[in-house]
Amino acid sequence: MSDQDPLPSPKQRQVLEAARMLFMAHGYGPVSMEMVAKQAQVSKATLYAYFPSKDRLFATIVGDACLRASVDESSYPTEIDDIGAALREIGERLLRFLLQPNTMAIYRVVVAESARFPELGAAFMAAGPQAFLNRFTLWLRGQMAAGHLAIDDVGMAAEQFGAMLRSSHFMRATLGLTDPADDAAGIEHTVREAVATFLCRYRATQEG
Amino acid sequence: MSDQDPLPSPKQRQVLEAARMLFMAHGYGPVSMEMVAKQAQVSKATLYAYFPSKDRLFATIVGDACLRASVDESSYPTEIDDIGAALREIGERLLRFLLQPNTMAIYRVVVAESARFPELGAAFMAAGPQAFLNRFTLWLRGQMAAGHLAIDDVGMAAEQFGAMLRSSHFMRATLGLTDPADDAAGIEHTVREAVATFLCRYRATQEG
DNA sequence: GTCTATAGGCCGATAGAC
DNA sequence: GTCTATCGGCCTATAGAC
Repeated sequence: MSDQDPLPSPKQRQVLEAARMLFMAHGYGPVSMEMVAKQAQVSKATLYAYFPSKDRLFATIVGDACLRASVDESSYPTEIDDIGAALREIGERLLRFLLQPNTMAIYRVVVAESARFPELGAAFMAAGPQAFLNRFTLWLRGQMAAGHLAIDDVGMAAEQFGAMLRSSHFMRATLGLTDPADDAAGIEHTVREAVATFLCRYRATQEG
Repeated sequence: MSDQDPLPSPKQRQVLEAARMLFMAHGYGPVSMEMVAKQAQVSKATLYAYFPSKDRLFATIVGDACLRASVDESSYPTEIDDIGAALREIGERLLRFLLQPNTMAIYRVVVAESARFPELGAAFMAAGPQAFLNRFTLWLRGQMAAGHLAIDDVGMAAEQFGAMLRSSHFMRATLGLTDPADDAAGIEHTVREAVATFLCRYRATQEG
């Protein structure tokens, strides 16, 4: 999506930052090159010197945002004596990440423009949901090896856990219906219940 | 969202149909009033005689589409001897409905423009996901009364079932990554596993 | 490299004839 | 009610001065 970045000049970084802010806030259509130039304190001609067209600028910005926003979950709990507590920590961290305004903004823009820019959908999926599923599947395998879990289809189990976490919180946030009452109690309740259902099926019958 | 409809004239119906097709296919920005007029075989002035602005036309079209596309699940299975089979039928019906191009188109448009037209997000949520949850929650209560299920938080159970059904199929379809392999085997597998996990937690310990 | 100025085109909305 | 014709404005993209 992004070419090599050979020391982007200050002006170029201003352009990238301005375009990122505007595209994330308003999407593709409503943002004009004039707005980007003004926000970046650069003339339109300079803007076009860096990026050959609005399409290219948009695809670059959003593609990079997808990569940059990949879930930063490098450290899942490793020393486990309570598998439920570990799952709740992972779940709450993921759900809070998903509901961040930044994440929501990227998702909205990608959904809106994935028809016009088909590569965006794949880039987002690979950097976001798929990256989480891969990492979490690996973690689940570790817990199986440690005797905490017993799963036949690990990929499906990971999907089910992620899905129950999102539940309708993610969709509500996507549609701008962010119920303030959800933020604290609702999220914790959803996570707790998701872990309960997950363990009901996948907890190893004999621990240790 | 829609006012009373006092016998819409043929021209008006042409306009509504043309606008519905175009907005669902391309979203708000890329569709011009000139395109709508041409598609409806009507002049722009006539178009503006029926709808005072592009905003109003769009909100009317999409709001009505949300209402019209509310899940038509009036008849859930009632005579149950296999609760698993009943859940699989409900699940497969819902998931197939969600993945229809029509449903996807509405969802994409609503996500894209819910920032500009805040009422659309609420209308979609009420007519779609919330309507399903309400109906399904009622059905679950019936099955509890019949002794097939034992659920503490019925609303949460309904959410979990719906979420596990969507899993990542819905997001993939939303982003235009409709894997052709999903259509048959993938959907059935997802439904079967969702029901299995759901029943693992919520099946009544003593049937009958 | 960066600017100002503008070409060239499409859009939303309206005025006025019929 | 419906049309044609057009206004005023904003857009992407570029040419040419510095």
